[in-house]
Amino acid sequence: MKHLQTFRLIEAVARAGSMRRAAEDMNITASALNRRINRFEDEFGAEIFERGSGGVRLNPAGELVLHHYRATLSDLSRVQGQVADLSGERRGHVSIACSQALLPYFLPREIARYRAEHPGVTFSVNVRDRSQAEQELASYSSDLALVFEPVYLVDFEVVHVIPQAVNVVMRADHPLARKSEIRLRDCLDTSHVAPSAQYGVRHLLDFAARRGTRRVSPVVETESFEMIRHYVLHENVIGFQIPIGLRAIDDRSVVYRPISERDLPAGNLILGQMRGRTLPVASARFAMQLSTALRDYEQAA
Amino acid sequence: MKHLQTFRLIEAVARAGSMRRAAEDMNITASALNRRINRFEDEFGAEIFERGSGGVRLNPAGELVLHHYRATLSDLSRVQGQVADLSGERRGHVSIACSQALLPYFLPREIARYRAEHPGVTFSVNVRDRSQAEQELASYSSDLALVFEPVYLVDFEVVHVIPQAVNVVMRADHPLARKSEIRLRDCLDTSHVAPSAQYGVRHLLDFAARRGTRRVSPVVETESFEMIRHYVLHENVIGFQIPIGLRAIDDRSVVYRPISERDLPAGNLILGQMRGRTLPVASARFAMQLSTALRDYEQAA
DNA sequence: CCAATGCGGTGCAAAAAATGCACCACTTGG
DNA sequence: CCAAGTGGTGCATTTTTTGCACCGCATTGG
Repeated sequence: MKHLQTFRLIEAVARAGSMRRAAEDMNITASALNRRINRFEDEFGAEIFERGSGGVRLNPAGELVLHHYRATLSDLSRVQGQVADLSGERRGHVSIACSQALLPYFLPREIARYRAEHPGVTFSVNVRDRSQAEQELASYSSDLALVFEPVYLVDFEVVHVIPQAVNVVMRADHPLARKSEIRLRDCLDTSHVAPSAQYGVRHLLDFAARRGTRRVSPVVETESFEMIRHYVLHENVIGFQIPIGLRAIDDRSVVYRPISERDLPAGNLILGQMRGRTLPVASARFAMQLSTALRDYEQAA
Repeated sequence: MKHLQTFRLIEAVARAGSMRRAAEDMNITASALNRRINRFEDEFGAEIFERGSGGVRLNPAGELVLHHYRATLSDLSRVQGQVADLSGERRGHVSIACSQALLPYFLPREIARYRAEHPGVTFSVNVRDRSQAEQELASYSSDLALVFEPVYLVDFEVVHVIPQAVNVVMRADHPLARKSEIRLRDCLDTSHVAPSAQYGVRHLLDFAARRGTRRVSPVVETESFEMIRHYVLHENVIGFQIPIGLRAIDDRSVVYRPISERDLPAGNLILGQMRGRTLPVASARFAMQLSTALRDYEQAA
C-alpha cells in the first residue's frame, strides 16, 4: 500500500538511527527522505524525531506515530485477509511467538493439522523467551504468543491457559526414575542440567530452591531445551522441561517425572494475543484450534 | 493527513453513489477520481465498488475498506490528541451521541464542568435515538453514547449504567399529581402525550400496556421530549420522561412522579463506547467524569 | 588546533506522478 | 431514437517528488 510509504520511511529512520543510513536502506536520496520526514512533521503538527548530533531518534510522539502505523498495517492486512476470504481464497498468514517447549511435538502437529484444512495459510514460528514474546505482540510482529510463565501481563490478553508442572527428564536407568514423583531436594542433590535464567522453568526452579535456602547449580546451563533433552542421554544427570515439550520415547531410554507440587507449584502455559486487537482471520481461527487442542491435552493428562 | 486522501475519495464516492457526483463534491475531475479508485483497487488486490449502470456502490470488500479507514482515522486523531497532551496543550475533541433526556440538564452541566478545567477541549453533541446511537459508535462518528435503553448490544461496550424509571410529567394541578407514585392504568385512562415509537420510553410504555391488554393512545405524539415537557403546561394532560431529563421548576408549575415499578420496570440509561476501541484522551477522561456524575446522581436520587 | 568525517537541511533542475480536458462506449428512460 | 446519465481512456499540462550539489554544524582523531 503506497500511501503508507512515509511511515515505512519513518520506521526505517527509527531503525537506522540516522537519515542518511535509512536513505541508503530504502534506496532513496537522503534529501528526499529528509524532506518527507519534515513534511510529515509539519502536517502531523509535531516533531517525531529528536535531532542530536550524530543522528536522530524517535521522541515519545514518534513512538506513538510508529505504533499507529503498526496498528494500521495490522488492521489493513486483516482486512485484506477477510477480503481474500470473501473471494474464497482462504489464504493468509499466521505468526506465532512461542517457547521452546512447543517446538518438538505440540506446535508441529497443530500447524500441520491446520494446514491440512487450509493449505493456503502460511506460518511464521518465532522462538522467543517469555519477555520477548510479549514485546513481539506489542509491536505487531506476531499475532499470537504461546509461552510458559509470561512476565508482564499488560497488553497481554489471555486466550487460554493450562497448568504445566515442571518435570524432571532423565535416562530410564537413573536412580530417581523409580519414583513416580520427585522431590526438589533430590533434584538439587544430584547432578543436573538446567536452562538459563530467562526461561520460566528456571525461574520457577530458582524461586523454589531459594525458598528452601538451596541453590540451583547446574553442571550444564544452556538456552536450548533440545540440548537438555539430549544431554541426559550422554551423561547420567537430570534435566528439566514441561511435559508438553516431552514425550515417552519408544525404546523407553528417556523418562520424565513431575516434581512434587509441594515443592514447586505448576506454572502456566499461556496462549495470548495483544489486548484489544482484532486478529486476521487465519490467526483467529488458528488460535481457536490451539485453545481446543490445549483443552484436550489438559484433559488427557 | 494527506496520505489518506484516497480513502476520503472512496468515502465520497460511497456517499454520492456515483463517481462524477463525488468528483464534484471533492472539487476534482471525474477522470482523476476514477483513476485513483482504479489504482487503489489494483494495489489493494480487489474491487471495492460494484459498477452498475447509473452509478457505483460499495461491495462487501469496500465496506471493510471503509471501516478500516474510519478506524485508522480514529486512531490517528487519538494519537494526535495524545501528542498534543505531551506538549501540554490539552486540546482535543469529544463527540457524544445521546438521548434527548440528557439535553436540558445533565449534559450541559457536565460539559461545562469539563470545559472549565479543559478549555481547549471542544464537543459535538449528536442527538440520536437508541438504534442510531449505536451505528454512530460503529462508524466512529461518535466516541461515546449516552442512551436510554439501547437496542443491540453487539459492539457496544457498557461503561456505566444507571436505572431510570419512567416518570409522569404534568402540571401541579393535575389530579394525578397528588399521588407519590402512579399506576400505569391511571396514565392510560387519562389524556396523555407520548414520544414516538423509536424511543426507549415509548417502547417500555407500549410493552407494559400490551401486557395489561391496554394500548398507549396519545393525544399528541412527538419526537421531541421538549415538546412534551412544554405541552403539559398548555393542556392539562400528562407526559412521560425519565427523571434525568426533568427538574422541579421553581414556581412548582410542573411536577413529575414515577410510574409504579409493579407496572413498568425501570429502564437503563447506559453510557457506552464501541467495543475494543481505545478512545482519544479527552473522550476517555470525559467518559470517566460522566461515570462519576452518573454514580453520584444515582446515589442522590 | 585543524582537517576529516558524518550529520541534518536547502536551492534548483530533472523526473515522476497526478490532474484536467476532450472524448469514447455503454446503459437507461422518455 | 435520442438525450442524459454513467464509467473509462489518451494525451498534454500541472503539481509533486526526487536527485544532485551544496551549506553549516558538531564530533573526532591525528
